[in-house]
Amino acid sequence: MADATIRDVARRAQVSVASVSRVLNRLENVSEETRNRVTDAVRELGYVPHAGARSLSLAKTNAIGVVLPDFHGEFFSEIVRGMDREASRHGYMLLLSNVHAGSEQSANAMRAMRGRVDGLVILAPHLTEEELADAVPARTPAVLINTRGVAGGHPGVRLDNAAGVEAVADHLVSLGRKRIIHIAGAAGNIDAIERADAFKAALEKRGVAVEIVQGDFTEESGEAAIDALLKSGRKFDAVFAGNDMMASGALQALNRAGVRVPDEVAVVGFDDIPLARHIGLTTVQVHIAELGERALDRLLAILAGEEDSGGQELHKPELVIRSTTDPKARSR
Amino acid sequence: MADATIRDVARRAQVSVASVSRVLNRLENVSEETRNRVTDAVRELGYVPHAGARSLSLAKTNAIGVVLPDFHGEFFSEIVRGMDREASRHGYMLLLSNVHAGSEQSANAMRAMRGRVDGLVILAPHLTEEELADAVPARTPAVLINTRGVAGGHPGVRLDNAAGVEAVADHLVSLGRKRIIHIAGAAGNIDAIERADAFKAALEKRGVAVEIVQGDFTEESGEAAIDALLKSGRKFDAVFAGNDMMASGALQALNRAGVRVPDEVAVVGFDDIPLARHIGLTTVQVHIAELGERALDRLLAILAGEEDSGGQELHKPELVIRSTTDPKARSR
DNA sequence: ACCTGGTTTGTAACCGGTTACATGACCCAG
DNA sequence: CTGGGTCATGTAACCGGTTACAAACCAGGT
Repeated sequence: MADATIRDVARRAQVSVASVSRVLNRLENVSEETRNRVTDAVRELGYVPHAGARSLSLAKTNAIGVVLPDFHGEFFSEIVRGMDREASRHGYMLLLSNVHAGSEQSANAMRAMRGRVDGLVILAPHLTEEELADAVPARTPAVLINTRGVAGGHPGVRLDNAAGVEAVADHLVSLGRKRIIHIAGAAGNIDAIERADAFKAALEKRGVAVEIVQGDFTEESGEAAIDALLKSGRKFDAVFAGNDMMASGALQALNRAGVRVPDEVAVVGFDDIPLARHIGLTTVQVHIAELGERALDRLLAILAGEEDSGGQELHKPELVIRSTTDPKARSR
Repeated sequence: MADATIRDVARRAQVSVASVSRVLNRLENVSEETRNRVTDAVRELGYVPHAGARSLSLAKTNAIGVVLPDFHGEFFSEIVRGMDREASRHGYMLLLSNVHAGSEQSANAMRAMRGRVDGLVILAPHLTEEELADAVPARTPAVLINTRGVAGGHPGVRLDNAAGVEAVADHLVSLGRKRIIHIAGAAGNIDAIERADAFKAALEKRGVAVEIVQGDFTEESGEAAIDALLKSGRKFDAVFAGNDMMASGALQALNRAGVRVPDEVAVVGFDDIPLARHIGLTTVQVHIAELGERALDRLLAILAGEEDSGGQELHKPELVIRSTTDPKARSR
């Protein structure tokens, strides 16, 4: 026996489907009598409305599609938490699609959401502007997070990488560090690129040299990068990693090699994931959850029919100084 | 101008909707001619099928509903990652519903998924067996994770809390610890209860006393618990926290008070979140992602029509010894 | 020329809701 | 007693796909 439908309820309550629908949607113009018959029938049959059918006829799903790359660790959970908080506050659900590979797959994932969601939040720092522009279905409202350019004129929320990096440069230079290493994040990732470029520019402006080595945002890559540098005998007195995971890996490599932090080498990360606080890592604090929250908020406003500026909202991060650069901060 | 529908495509290609559907679904019996006309029309109109309508007519959504409480931190991201990995491997999406409050809300969340998903994975350690049984819509396939009892006869995947706790007891006793504190997790949470009860039983069996203090799984509660104990002047030589977050809080409180770990007090957690490795925390390794993966796997098998044992699958965790109990492990 | 069998194609019903519009009941004023 | 207004209710179309079934078509065989 299949699940009951609204017609089953109507039959049982001896009324029309229209009346059942009216009762279920709490419309006013229904007699007491009808209302009772319907609620009884609903209870007796254990009827639960079919959300899919409802969405189809209303052209409204109350779901938001979230497309994001295969993140590791806390960045993922934080941003999803931020979105979820905002979504459930407004009665929306999140439809998640983790995109593992290339642009082809991303485009498919977004298309697959047509008709399932009212709008999209897209986190795709690995796609180029064009790839993005034609992956996003034309008439679907979408908000982008940390993408390059302004693909398709969609509104976006972005992290001000330059400002964060600038603060790092200032801090390291004021500590008197002269030979600085930057471990860059995954190749092709827009955040990785922006951070590396901005860091290089910021240091050049201050007359300090940087060497950039390639990482991929994983802890292992940070560790490997430092191991390689140490082995090569290259001297350096500060390391700025493109994210906290790599900074953590770098720290481990330094500890293992007996290099004193921060006395001999200062270490700075980016993101301020919860782990950073625990290991006393100086880092750039990005309220990740807030980024997600803002993106969702903006999308919901658009769905509610509000006018959107269409612009890119910049979120300025803040430097948090801890013991990997400041010995006095060691206590915690 | 609204999004194109299959009928628009049919009109443009001068064929029937049936033919368009056949082309889109790669059925064999379509002439070369028709196929080309359709693909051209699809391209020209930028047509993307409406997944919602498709699901309705096929009674298949290719989505799995995930209901879980408002988790903090890495447990959440790990379990979702595990599920997502398995889901996307099989062409499914995840519809997330974070349930913040009581049983009423949970029931609503699950009902709201009817017609949007093909099955449910439910993580509800805070609900009683009855609450769960009547929150889950009758004819929706569902797999439970870490719930009490066998609500509604749904298959489940569970963590063998007793086995993990047993190992902790063994370890602490073999280290010669005699005055042991357990910081319990959130009241009413089945995992918290199982761990506390099993730990008490295991220690009694070994003739060692335990004192149980109440926490709520947050880092702050772990910190507060230890602060209170230290202030009260109570003596103890080991702390076993109901999860890693509380253990981390406990560690911080001990460090701040100048208590040496593990010499004076040994500390053990539960879960093995990534952070644990970084702070050298001895803990019970759960492989959270695998739990999610298994639950999803099982659900997909049921959806594929396979016979399910209907039983509760127990996952045995393993003790990982690090420097908060073993000085020799301090290196990492 | 006609029948047969196989293939391609189109029509229309269906999935499970919502809702515009028509209908009928009822009440009150004239 | 009739006409007009209000209100509750029902009928049927619609949302955008899929697909059973029937019709049309095209050979090949006799």
